[in-house]
Amino acid sequence: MTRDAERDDDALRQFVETLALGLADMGWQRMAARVFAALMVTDSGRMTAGELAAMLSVSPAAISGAVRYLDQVGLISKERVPGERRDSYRVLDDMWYASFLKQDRLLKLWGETADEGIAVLGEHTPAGKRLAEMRDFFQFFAKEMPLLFERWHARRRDTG
Amino acid sequence: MTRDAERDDDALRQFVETLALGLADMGWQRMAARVFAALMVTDSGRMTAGELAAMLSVSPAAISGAVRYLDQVGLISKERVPGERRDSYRVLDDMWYASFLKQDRLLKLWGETADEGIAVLGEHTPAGKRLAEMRDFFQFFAKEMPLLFERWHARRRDTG
DNA sequence: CACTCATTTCACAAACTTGTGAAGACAATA
DNA sequence: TATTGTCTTCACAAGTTTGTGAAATGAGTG
Repeated sequence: MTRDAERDDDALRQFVETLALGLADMGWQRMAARVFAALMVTDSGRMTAGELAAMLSVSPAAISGAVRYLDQVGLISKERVPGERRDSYRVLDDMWYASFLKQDRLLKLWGETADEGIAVLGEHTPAGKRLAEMRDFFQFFAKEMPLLFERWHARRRDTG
Repeated sequence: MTRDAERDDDALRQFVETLALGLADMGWQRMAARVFAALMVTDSGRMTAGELAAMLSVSPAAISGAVRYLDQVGLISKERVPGERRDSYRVLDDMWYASFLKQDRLLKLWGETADEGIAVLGEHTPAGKRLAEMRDFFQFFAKEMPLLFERWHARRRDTG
């Protein structure tokens, strides 16, 4: 019994690291990725900073930085139960939505960068045209991504 | 005349750095980003390793690593004109396609990671269900991305 | 208003990345 | 096969990121 529980616990921690590694490869800060992964595999979807520090074997200071970042980008929320001294952190249901809104903003930024380049190169040069194509590409995706996300939401309403 | 040419040259180099910085923020290796940006703003779309090293003021060794990476991920191709000792590197026209195929592969990988987690947590636990939703999200996008890209291609055929 | 527990901030240390120089490998000519 | 120009590899140094410990801050309770 104890053996099984321990084995499960190990498997769980290992999966947290796997998931976090994947997120880190996507460009997330490592600690933020580990915290997010830890919250994802919790049934309640909530943990205190202390619990997170214990689960991940890191100092409270490291947790502090990670949760601030995750909160800023809208992937988790900070909550304090009245009459508790400790903050809880919770994974948000619409976390993917937040992450895609962010991408949308980035795509727009790329369009602007391309425009800068076109101004320097001249829009009728081959290089200028190449950048114009890049700009169009990003604009296209900036427009389509939110629509795509809408469809995902709609589908989830129907299925789940 | 010389003044203007110099000024343009400066503006160009500065834009190369701007573009590279953006790519680096997206998670590209810094040197790879600079090389790619340099090729993007060239009318011919082609440069030799030596030219790249000179333009970016870095050692040939740095170029070597960067072009190998860019070649691997399919964003540039290496070419050698017969009777030349130098390799040329060229930005590919379908580079965005390559980059999106790569993303597609990544999305599938995410689905598999989620499945691992579901196996550990059990699919009927709240955490298991949360991961299942993550998997569905990635699967949905893995399926839709190529279709979206098709539409981009079609649009480009019509417009350009 | 003092006490206690939890979180945050800051300076520093450890670990990792990234580019360099120098030596080696490769390919085209003669 | 020797020569020359180009590219690659490798060990190392510089720079950056990342997490820690200790002190400071903030919030709830008597």
